[in-house]
Amino acid sequence: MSFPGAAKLAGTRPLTDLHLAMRSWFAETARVLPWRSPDCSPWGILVSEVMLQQTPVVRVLPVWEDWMERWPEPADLAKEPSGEAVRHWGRLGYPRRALRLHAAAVAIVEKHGGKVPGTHAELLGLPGVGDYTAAAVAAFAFGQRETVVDTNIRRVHARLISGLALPAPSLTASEMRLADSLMPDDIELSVRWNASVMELGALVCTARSPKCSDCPVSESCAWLAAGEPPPTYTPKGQAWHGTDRQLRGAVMAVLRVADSPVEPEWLERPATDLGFAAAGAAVPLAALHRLNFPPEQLERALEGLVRDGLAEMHDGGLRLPA
DNA sequence: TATGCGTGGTC
DNA sequence: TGACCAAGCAT
Repeated sequence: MSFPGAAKLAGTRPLTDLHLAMRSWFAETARVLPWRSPDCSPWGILVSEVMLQQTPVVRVLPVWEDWMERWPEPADLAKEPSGEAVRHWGRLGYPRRALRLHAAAVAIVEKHGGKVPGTHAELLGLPGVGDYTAAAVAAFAFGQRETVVDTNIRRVHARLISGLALPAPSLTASEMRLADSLMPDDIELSVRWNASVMELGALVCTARSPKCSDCPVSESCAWLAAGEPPPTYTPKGQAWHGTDRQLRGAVMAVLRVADSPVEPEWLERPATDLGFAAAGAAVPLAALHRLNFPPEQLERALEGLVRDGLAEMHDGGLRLPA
């Protein structure tokens, strides 16, 4: 181990100043979020974790509340057509997550008696649940000692321990070892530690402009000590304009509000008469037309949506899976 | 392992 | 203004 304080973490590993500082900070500063309530079910926590994949808390909150009221148990969602999950996903983005959450609910009913399973391995077997989400649910819903590593934790570790402005482009084995070595041995403290490092990354040690003056552990930050060296690489942004991704998004916006199947013709060009049934989709339809995508790309995008299970053909029109 | 996958806020 | 960014996953 090569980071400051590593020796103190060996052996019986008593709590370090780092742990104590983080614990106080978390107790005073952590946001009150419904999925952090002691009342929140494992299902509620699983739903929150999937919604929070690549989506900010403020946008998740209202949709999560709606889902929990609508589908308080996995079985409630499992009964629905998958398209309903997609519809009520709203504008959270990456709607395939809604599809996978629905599939996870079905799997929970069929293989786990309707209860969210409590081990990392079982969770990992659910659709849409990867290593991070399995660890997060095992820790936060079932109180287990799990090595939780998300983008926030990676960034905090990169700065605090490794002295880097940003973590590597993709998660490395060495980062997992580091995260494991930093976790308190005590189970409950490990859960709290994971939550607090994540929260620090979300509120203080942010990607763009970290609020180091508010940081409870700035005194021991390797990146600050090194004089805030800049990132050693420039992250490549995701293409958007003119991509299938943009087009799929625009089509899904139409399907979410359409109250009957939408003829592909309507998607391609403005119709003189949409008919009463699709009139509710006039606004997103107009937005789609404004993008002016080539017809062949539209066709390809629609195929993709159907292939991915986000849409289906019915009576010559496109709709959410019913 | 690199890539594709939505959306909207921020600077 | 456009590029970056947000509790990743699947292929």
